[in-house]
Amino acid sequence: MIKILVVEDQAMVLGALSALIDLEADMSVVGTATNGLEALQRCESEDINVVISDIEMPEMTGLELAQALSKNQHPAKVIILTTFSRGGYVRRALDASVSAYLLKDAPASDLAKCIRLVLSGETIIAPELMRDAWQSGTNPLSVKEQKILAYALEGKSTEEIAKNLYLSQGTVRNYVHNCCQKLQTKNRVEAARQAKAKGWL
Amino acid sequence: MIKILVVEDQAMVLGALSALIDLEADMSVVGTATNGLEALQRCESEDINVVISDIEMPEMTGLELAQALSKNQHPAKVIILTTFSRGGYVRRALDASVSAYLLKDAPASDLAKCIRLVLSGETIIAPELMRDAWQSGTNPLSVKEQKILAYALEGKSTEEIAKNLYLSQGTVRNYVHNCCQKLQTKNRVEAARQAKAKGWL
DNA sequence: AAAAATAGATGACATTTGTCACTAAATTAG
DNA sequence: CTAATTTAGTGACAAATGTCATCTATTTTT
Repeated sequence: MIKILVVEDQAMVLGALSALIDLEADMSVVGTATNGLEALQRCESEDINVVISDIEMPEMTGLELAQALSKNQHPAKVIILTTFSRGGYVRRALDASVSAYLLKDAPASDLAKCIRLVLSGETIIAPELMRDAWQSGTNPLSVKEQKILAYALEGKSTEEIAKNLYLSQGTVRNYVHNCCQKLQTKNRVEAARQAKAKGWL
Repeated sequence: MIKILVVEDQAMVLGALSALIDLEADMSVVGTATNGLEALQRCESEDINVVISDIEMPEMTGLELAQALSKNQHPAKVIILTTFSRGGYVRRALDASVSAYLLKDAPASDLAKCIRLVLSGETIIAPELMRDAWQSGTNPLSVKEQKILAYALEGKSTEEIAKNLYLSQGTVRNYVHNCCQKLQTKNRVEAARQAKAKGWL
């Protein structure tokens, strides 16, 4: 019997996915978690063969969870199941050596198939996602730049960003300018949206 | 047997929800759709007791679907199942006389319960959602203002917005200014985010 | 230790955005 | 048919943002 842990912050979706998996005769959802941290603890205390995890969650993201499991050399296979086909996300997932990256757009029947395939040792990342991950290249933004764009995305002013990061307003504007150059945009909002879309924030 | 139509644009979630519902002995998912338009057609051609629909979908949203069904006096009960607890959404749902507004954060067991309750004639909207819908008040933005903020949300410049809506740049700036006043914000990005968060776009 | 790269700052200037008062035309309501 | 409202525009100025060259420490590399 394949023992599965499902990690997803929306309870309804979590329950529904569990129901879907439990339809398979040889699979059993032996645990659930609503964020990466919870999941990590479950993985320590219980015997898990496959972890199916969303990415964007409170406390700890699915990518951080994958990284942690990889670092601990945990035997469980990790399947990322998410809405987002962001190059940066896929890249980080590959770095954390996940076994599959599956979109919520994919047909429901793919999930069970995917679980069986990863257990047979395969790595499953849709070709178009691979292409995205390749094309998007490595994240060109420094940590500071990422933080600044994250604030910009929320509509914070130069002044507020400067205050939050203990920088002068001039410096913040310089950083924003760098971001715009690197991302080829005309203003901070476009830059922030771009970066978010590529999974760089 | 309760005949159910599930409407949700993410195939995986659609399948999972269907699996969840089919666990109930007296319920059957007799159809699925990935947008409002498809759903509307299914409702015409088939006998449906309950429609469970997401909101944000291509072609036609779940709220537009609910409005259409209400206008046609279709007998099916409509349950909105969504991630978003936006006052504006809840308000529009109530106006379209939906039978329930359920969040994807709610426990999976709530879904079947909810289906049975709406069939017994009850209307189910969580008290905190009601409060939000009340507090947020009616949408203060005119149609033009909504359009302009939608562009602003995407990082479009005054010039681009003006071009798209066949207005002068000055007029666009005046509209943006009005939005900022109505929403009590200091700039367009904040205003756009606010409006989006309240379900006014 | 010298050279190079990095992080932060400054000042100056151009452009964009926000603010406001005031028109003008078109619609709507009384 | 007016009066009031709505919709769009203009001009002028203030404030915020974008652009760029330049400077100073601080690390890092060689």
